Amino acid sequence: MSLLTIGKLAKQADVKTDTLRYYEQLELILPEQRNAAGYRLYNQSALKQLAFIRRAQTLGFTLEEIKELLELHQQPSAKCGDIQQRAALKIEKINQRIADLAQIKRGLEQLHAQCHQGASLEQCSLIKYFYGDEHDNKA
Amino acid sequence: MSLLTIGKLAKQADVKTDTLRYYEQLELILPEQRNAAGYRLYNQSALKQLAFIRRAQTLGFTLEEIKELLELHQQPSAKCGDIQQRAALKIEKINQRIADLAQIKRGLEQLHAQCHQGASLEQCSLIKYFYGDEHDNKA
DNA sequence: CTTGACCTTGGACTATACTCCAAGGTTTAT
DNA sequence: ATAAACCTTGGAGTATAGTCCAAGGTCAAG
Repeated sequence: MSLLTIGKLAKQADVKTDTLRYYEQLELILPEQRNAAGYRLYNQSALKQLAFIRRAQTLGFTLEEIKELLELHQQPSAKCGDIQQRAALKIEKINQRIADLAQIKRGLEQLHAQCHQGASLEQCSLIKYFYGDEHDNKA
Repeated sequence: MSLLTIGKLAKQADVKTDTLRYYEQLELILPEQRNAAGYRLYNQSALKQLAFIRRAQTLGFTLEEIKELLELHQQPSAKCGDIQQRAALKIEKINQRIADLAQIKRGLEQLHAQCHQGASLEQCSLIKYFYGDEHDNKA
């Protein structure tokens, strides 16, 4: 089974070696082993974890939160209840994020549609989104 | 029409005055005017903008991106085409974010459900999500 | 067996987004 | 009119997430 040195992993995952060492500091991704000289040796799964990290980051998860997500499946199965609870919490958070995104998206879509129709910016739904219901008062 | 000093706006919006001065540096939220002594005076809409900023931040938007979103509706209506285009780009980005979140959510939900059924962690869908299709090889 | 590519650690540096502090001017309430 | 509360600017400090560099050890190819 092929182990990767830090440089090879970095190249394949398109990250800097410094980033991998930084992730090790945070205990996000640990090398499978070290060779006699102290070189880090990673297994293939590190690639998948890095892909996951990148995806989660674009969603606004911090590395600390991502660490928690990764740890969810590294717990001994004895603590399945724990995992369940933490998963439920994360799901709730994600639902909230999705709902918030959907709201902003709706505002943008209405803005887009109204611009298309040549509507004035005063009628813009994004403005309503900012200024709320009491936007009746003409300023 | 009631103008707010920085302290009053900060209190009502539950942010620090320092944060408001920082946002001014970034040209995110500008005070309506200054009084003779140089005190910042904000109008009520600043409150709505701050609420928007907070919401957008929790979704992983940077202040730079939020500035762009805010500027979308501050453009002169002459540039409606621009606004349309930028709105379309933002909508696309948001759709991608939602899709990514939904994927992670599905993984977590399956993990949650399988834990509930007492399934072993090896069968966990989150692990499959990390390790991909070539997880057939028993390690 | 040496040269170049690669690895090590430790520390400094960057950007983003605040947050705090100091020194001093302003406003307001008594 | 004076003290408390508030405002100003500028600069330093914090946390997160890297990124870069220096000094030196290691590996692999010719």
